[in-house]
Amino acid sequence: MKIISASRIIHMVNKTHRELPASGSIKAHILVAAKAEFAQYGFEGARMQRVADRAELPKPNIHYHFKSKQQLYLAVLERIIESWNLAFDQVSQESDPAEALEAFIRQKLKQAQQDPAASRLFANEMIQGAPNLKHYLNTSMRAWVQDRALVIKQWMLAGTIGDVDPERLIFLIWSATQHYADFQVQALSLLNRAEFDDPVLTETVDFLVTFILRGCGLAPDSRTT
Amino acid sequence: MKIISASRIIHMVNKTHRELPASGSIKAHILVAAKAEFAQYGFEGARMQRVADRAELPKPNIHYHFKSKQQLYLAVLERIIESWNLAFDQVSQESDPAEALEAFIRQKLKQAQQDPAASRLFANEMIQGAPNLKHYLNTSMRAWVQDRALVIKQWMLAGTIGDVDPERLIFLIWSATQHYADFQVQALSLLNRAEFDDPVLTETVDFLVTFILRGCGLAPDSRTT
DNA sequence: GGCATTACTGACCATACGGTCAAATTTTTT
DNA sequence: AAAAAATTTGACCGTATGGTCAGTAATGCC
Repeated sequence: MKIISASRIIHMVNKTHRELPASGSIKAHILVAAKAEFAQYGFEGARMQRVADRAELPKPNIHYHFKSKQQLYLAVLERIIESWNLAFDQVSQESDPAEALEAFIRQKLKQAQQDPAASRLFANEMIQGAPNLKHYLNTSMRAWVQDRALVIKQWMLAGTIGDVDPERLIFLIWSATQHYADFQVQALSLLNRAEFDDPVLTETVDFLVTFILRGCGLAPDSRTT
Repeated sequence: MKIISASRIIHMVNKTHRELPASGSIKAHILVAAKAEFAQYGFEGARMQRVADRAELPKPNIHYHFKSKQQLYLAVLERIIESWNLAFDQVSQESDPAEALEAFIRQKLKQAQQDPAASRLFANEMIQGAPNLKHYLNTSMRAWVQDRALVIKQWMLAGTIGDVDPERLIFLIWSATQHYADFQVQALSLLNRAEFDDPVLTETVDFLVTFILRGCGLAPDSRTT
């Protein structure tokens, strides 16, 4: 009697016990593993073998689904950009500045908490000089920023917000929120906290919303709710 | 007739033409090259050969001065921490909050402009989970933060500053300033600027000082100079 | 000068790396 | 049920990597 493909059965059991609902989502499963690896080590520091280990798959399996390390990296990057683009697109000059800014801060912090790897991978790409995102920076992202900046300018003209450089305000919100993903060890250590859980999230949202609204000349007390 | 050590002579000429004032500073020269390499690629992504190329030295020469990649990395890291510790240590509760905060912001931004590699290397270390700085975070850095936080709390009690979480205020200043080093490509691209020169620095200082003082409940108008 | 110490370097080594391939297995199509 | 297509994988390949070493050259000291 021949024992057929024992290792494969083990793999399938493992997969089922982990997170493969359907069968066609192996690519998605690999992308999750790759995101973690690239986020921690950057493109050059990432190892295909470690991606395979994280995904609990043999290495050639990774190469079957993604031709090369570069292509895998690009696929991860694309996925992150795509998911980020889905948010904060509904703000307009009719929106209440305080509400809109608070929503933006809250959403960015939530992203930092729920998917710090995405933020770290993006940070790595920027630190390296954005070799794979230069075009994106100069087109879609620039357009996105200019759109939001325009809304902020209109708020300023309407007097519903104080005088601030709109682009730099956006940078400040990005950096202040993503800090809690990229520098998570540092923040947790210095705050004497064990993990980035909901209490920490709430305190951070409270601080940032209060501080940034004040910075925009919006005293939170004066808000009519 | 034998031509003796031509390559060495060339190297010495190169070195002289570059930046080796005395002779004993070769280690410092290597550390500069290593800082740039580690900052861009992180520890795992960095290549000893590229460090050698940046320093314009043969690879074994690097290994002569630094036993291993790890030791070279630690030397670079130590140097950065040391240089950062020299600054912003003179603030006390008697200091004027607005002046002290402005000085801190200005100094951090200047660092980001003059030595972005240091900031990026530190960012890489944090993103990886601070494998070589955990102890530092939990001792010196924590003490440093708590000292500054105490001063800020005393300002709050004295009523010379509004209500803010001191630790998170420090994080915000760190992130907002280091953003211009770590995400330099992004910031320059979205601001439509070619380089992080003095005009950009000035505008950034102006924005951040105004915004953060306002966030602390200090309207810059009300300052008596 | 002569000698010891320090500094340098071309050639080399074991291993790890990204990537390939043929064979085996599973899934889909007819 | 058979053929075809897609998926999986152990074994392997050429190259790049961190690191070594023996030998050479420069420097310091008497």
